[in-house]
Amino acid sequence: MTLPPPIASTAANTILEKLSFCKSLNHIKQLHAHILRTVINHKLNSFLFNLSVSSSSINLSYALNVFSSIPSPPESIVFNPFLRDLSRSSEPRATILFYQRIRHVGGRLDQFSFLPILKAVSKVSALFEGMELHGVAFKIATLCDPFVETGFMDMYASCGRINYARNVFDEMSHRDVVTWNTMIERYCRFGLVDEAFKLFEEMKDSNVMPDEMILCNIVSACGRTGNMRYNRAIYEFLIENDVRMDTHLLTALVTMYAGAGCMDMAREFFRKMSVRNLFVSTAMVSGYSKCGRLDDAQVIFDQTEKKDLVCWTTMISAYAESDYPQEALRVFEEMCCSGIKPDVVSMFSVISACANLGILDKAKWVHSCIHVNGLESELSINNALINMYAKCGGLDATRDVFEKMPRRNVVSWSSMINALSMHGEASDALSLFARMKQENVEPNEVTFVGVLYGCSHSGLVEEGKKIFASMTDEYNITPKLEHYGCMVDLFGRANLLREALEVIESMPVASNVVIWGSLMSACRIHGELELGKFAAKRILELEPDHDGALVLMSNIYAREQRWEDVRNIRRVMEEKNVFKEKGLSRIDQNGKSHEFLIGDKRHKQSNEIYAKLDEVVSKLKLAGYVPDCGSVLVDVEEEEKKDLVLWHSEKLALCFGLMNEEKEEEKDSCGVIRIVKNLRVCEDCHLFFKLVSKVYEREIIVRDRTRFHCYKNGLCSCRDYW
DNA sequence: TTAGGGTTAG
Repeated sequence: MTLPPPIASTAANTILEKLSFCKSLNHIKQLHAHILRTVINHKLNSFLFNLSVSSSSINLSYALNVFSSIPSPPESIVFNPFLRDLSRSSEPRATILFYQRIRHVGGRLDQFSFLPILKAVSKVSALFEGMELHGVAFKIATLCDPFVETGFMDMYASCGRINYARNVFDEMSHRDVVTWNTMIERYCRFGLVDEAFKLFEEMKDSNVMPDEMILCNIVSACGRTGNMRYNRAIYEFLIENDVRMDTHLLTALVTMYAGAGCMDMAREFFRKMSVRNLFVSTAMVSGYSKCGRLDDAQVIFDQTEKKDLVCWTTMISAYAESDYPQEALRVFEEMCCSGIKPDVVSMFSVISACANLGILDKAKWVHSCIHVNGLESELSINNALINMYAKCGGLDATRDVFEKMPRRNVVSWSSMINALSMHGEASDALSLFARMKQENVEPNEVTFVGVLYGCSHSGLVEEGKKIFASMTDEYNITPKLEHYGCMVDLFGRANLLREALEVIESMPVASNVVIWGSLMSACRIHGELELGKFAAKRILELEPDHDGALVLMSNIYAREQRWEDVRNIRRVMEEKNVFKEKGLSRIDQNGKSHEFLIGDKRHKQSNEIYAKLDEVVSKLKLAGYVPDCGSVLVDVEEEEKKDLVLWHSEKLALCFGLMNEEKEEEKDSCGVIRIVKNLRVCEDCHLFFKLVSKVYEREIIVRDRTRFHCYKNGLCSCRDYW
């Protein structure tokens, strides 16, 4: 047999040179074919292997084939760098596959081989493979290497086995600061902060000096506990030991103080940072917004360059949670313009802001963003959409989202039931509740709040009673305060005030101001002066400055025309600096919001609005309208009362909406006038709106503090029961 | 021919 002539080293070098210029897998394959035909050279095969693994067009199966062509048993010197590269790649699983191939061809692992494999196992939480590797490490006696031991600790913790990690830690013969830090950091990540602090103390006792990294973790953990004692203790340690503070440690300190609302301290450390990173700026934005200092948050936010999704989301949710929904949407639009793609978390804040804003057109725009960003199949997003559309008065859109959901959970059903209840569609809510049961979805506490709320807002007393009883009888759910609240509301609204009081007196949980408020409100509607006073007194015992109780007390007296008593209460309110929330109505047209207070003359079209109001009143009077001043709660002349009731904010908003009725392009997409009000609609406005819907043949949807009124052809969806 | 640990929102 004739062997091919050994290749000259110059030829091998030529091929190596060509290999280094390979741009694609095809090039590599062509050279590989050439090598197979002409060259037997270990160095070339290794290089080729390296190239096929690390090239951008990585083809694992090809690389593994090349690997098999390397004379066995391969040395760790050949495969360790590849293990490392694979573990850092976007496909860490490939490391495990490659490791299995090494074992298959009899390759000998050393301590350097274990670290990348462990890193990959950690990344994909492959506990089984990790444990198998532990056995192998044990057999080949690499376990006494502190690096490998730390790798195993990390692996077990990443796979959710913190106790296994602790076992490895306890059995280690030598622990350095990295080992301690790994264990402490993992405890923190598991939320076992007490364990972390205990270990920190043990570490100091065993004379290992903490470094910046470990302190960074400890500071971060202190911040997460929210316990000021820990914050003080760690601060004192840093000062006493004159610890040098690097960027990470300063960031953790700023985060800790910002999280605790100590913005002065946070700002002090923030100022010490010569280079500010995105993390610390985000922490400052978050801290300021938690304290309600949104202007300061916005300043830091504006100063931050190259903001990432987290930073943008922090600013968006800051506004959304502080009840500035328009600002939240503005920042979101800016984010989209800057090319940042929203994720589920950021979209959640935006949806909630839009729900609070209550503008249907904005809701549709937010929904389109969800489509564009491919988030439409996310369960939590769809659940939030149900709530958003419901609060924007888009009941059809709400139904559409619910019916098209690829998957539904109890939250989806509860949200849809609640949406129907909010819109006065109690019978649909009850049908949906029945359908939910047919589809074997177990209702929870929240579901019952929605169903009972529907019953109480539509006067379905008997149904409400049955459903309340079924909570314990059928579903083994113990009613909570909010369920009793619904029952008080159910009886109260239906003028069954004795039954409402009995619910409060017999319930096994302590009542609160909301429950008594519900009874008191019912007493006001039904003119039950004595019981109303009784409820108001209970409220004032629990909360002496409760504005609602003081206002409702004065309302009751006003209804009875006891103006002296009304004045007494008003005096108390003035002394205590308690004010009734002012009625505020908003209407949106062409993307612009127009807000009105009672008797508001600030709008630039104010004259036209009041002229329109006069015209509307004249037309309605022909249809039999007489202003009902029963809701005017001050001692003034009858004529003045008429003005006050006619100048209610929602009437001004309505007239503004009607002024544009001829301008087709300014109408809502369905010709609907939509108004959002912060308080409950009064009796006079309710009648006024019903008549306008008939006389002007317009559909009007009003969102008040608790529900929707859809006025059409002289009727309201609440059937005058609200 | 090689090596283990850190900070941000919800």
